[in-house]
Amino acid sequence: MVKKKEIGSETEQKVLDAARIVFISKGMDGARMQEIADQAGINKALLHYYFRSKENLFERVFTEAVGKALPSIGSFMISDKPFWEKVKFFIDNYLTLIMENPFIPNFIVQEINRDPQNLIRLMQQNNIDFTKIIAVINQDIIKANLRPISAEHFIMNLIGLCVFPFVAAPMLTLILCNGDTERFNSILLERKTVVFDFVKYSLEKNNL
Amino acid sequence: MVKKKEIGSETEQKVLDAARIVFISKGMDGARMQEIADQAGINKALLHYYFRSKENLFERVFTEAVGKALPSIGSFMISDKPFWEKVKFFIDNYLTLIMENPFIPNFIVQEINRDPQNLIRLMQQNNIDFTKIIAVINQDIIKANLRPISAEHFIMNLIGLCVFPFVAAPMLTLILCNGDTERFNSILLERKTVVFDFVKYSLEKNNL
DNA sequence: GTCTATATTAGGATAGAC
DNA sequence: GTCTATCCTAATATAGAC
Repeated sequence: MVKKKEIGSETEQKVLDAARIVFISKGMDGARMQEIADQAGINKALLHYYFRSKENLFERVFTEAVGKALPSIGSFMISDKPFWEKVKFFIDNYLTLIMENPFIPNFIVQEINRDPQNLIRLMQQNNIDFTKIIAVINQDIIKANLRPISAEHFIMNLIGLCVFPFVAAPMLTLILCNGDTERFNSILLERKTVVFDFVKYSLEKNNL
Repeated sequence: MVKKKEIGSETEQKVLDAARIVFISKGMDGARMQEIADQAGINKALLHYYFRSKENLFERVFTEAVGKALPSIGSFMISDKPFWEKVKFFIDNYLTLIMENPFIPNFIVQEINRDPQNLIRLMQQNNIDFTKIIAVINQDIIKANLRPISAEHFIMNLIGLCVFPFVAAPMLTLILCNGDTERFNSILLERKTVVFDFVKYSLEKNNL
């Protein structure tokens, strides 16, 4: 079979897969081009053939990672479905996403620390309007007659409860499970239920 | 005045101060010895005179940072004071600590990701026994007749609610406050109250 | 497109004068 | 103790053969 020349060649894809693995686990500063090449089963020169520089390659991986995380935040809460239905949907989808890509949250947090400009660009590209989201949540909280809390704190709490256990996984595995990764993972599986209940019971006025 | 030779010389202190600033904001991988030297107002060679290597200097800074954070977790919850008093004490002290050193949480999380062994050593040195802490919390939850939740999830939630807003500060400032740092900081000031209420209302069965 | 070999630069570390 | 100058290695990047 003749090899077709396409924009996304097979090797290019191998490089991207390898780069994702290395960048996401080591970060921009800790990653090495050699390690990416090894991971892809090619040599360094070829990396530069496909992507001119490390900076370039990194940007591709970062954009892809944020692209996965942002939209699920974006569509969140804009609809007029019942509040708790929306919250449940968010928690379920977000935790599913994270469990399939457990290193992405830390990667994103870390790299935004390194260079916040990156996120601004991506938010504009993905057309996310957080001002709108905050307004809707504030209305929802009033309409649902919940215990008062500002949308900003609510969002922080919600994202934190979902994301933090993964961002701090190595630390939490040590302090909560004596380093037993198996056990820690099984605890993480319970987070969908735990987080939803925790938030719901906190904000509903009648929880007997 | 004759300069006394002391263990902790003035220059050594300047180096440590500089190293703290650079390591905590850039991490081990991102930090440069040159930048630390500049920050301290000396030259690179002198860094190596005081601390033989970058690894060495880093370890000093990391140990100091964890030393601040660990004990407040350690003493947490071992006493037989009322549960909510202990929780309040923990939240107040921990958030005060973080607000005085806002970059430490991210630094610690990040570096434990890089090398988990470091934390194990420090936990042993500080003589922290999390198994004991978890057992006490589980008892407390039953004694206080709270809504059932395992100590592991409770600790994750509590630390996450305290720490996450600081770990992800650059991101949250952008998405919640359009990059307005002033406003974001004023929101962070409200966290002591918000976190305590959020947890308390979530776990108490009567909250009308 | 893919490789080997090499250039280039950056960054940690050391030698040695003062 | 502090500096300048220099070494050495590791890491990004490029040249050029195939």
